[in-house]
Amino acid sequence: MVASSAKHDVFQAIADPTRRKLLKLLSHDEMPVTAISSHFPTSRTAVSKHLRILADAGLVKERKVGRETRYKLEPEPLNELKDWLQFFELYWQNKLTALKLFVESDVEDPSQK
Amino acid sequence: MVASSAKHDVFQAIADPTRRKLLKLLSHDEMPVTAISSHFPTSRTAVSKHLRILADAGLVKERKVGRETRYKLEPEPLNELKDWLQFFELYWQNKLTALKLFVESDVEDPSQK
DNA sequence: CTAATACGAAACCATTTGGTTTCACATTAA
DNA sequence: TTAATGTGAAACCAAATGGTTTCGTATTAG
Repeated sequence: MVASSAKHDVFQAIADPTRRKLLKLLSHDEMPVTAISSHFPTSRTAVSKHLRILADAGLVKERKVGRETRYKLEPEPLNELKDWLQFFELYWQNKLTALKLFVESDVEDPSQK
Repeated sequence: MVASSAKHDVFQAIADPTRRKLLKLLSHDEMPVTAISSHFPTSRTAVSKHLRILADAGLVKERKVGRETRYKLEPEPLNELKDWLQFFELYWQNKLTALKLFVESDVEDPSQK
C-alpha cells in the first residue's frame, strides 16, 4: 500500500545533514523536542522545523505525551531510497560482469586501438 | 581512498528529481548536452547546471569531444548512500527480530501495561 | 492560583536553488 | 571564409530553505 501522501520527498528530507543526524539520533530512542534539540547548535524552533519535514516525509512519527511531543524513527520510507539505489547497483554489477567477461576473454583492449 | 573532494554532497545531488532522472538517462549511454536536454522541459542551460552539480558530486563524468561535451554516469559515489542506508536497515532488522522474539514468546504486550 | 516548562505559530531575514535570457567562444560544415 | 552548431559564463529573478526572535497556549509543579 505505502500511502506516500508525503508532502515532503524522502530524497529531499535526507538531503540536509541536520536531518540525517536527527534520524540517527531518533533511532536510539523516542525523544521529546527539547531533549532532541540539545544535541544541535541551532535553536529548538529550527530543530522543530526539521522534525516537521521529516514527519511530512513519513520518516519520524510524533506522539503527544502531556506537554511533550515525542518523536521516533519510522524507517519504512527509506525503502524508496533503497529501491532507487537498486537500479544503479544492477548497472554497476553489469559493468563488472562485462569487465570480467572481457578480462577472461583474449581480445585486445579496444581502448588501445 | 575515494578522494571525496566533492564540492557537492551526494545526498544533496540526488535530492532534485531532474537530477535523478539525469542519472537514469545517463546510465544507458554517454550523451552530449543537447541530446540530454531534449529529454527535459527546461532549457539546455538549466540542464547543464544540473550536470555540473552531478559532476561536482562525482556522479557523472564529462568528456570533451570536438564541440560536444559528453556525460556519463559514475555510480561509485552512490556507495556513500548505500552505507548510510545500511545503518537503518540494521535498525529495521533488529526491530523485526525483536518482534519475532516477542511473538514467539508468551509474555503480555508491554504496550498494554 | 501562580510560575515554570514544552512547544508550535508567525513574522521576518539572508542565502541557496532552479530557472531564464543573452552573449561569447570554439569547433565543424559549406 | 563564413555560417551553423554545441556549449559555458554571466547577469538576473522568483521561490524555497534554514535560521532567528517573539509571542501564545497548554500542561505540570509549587
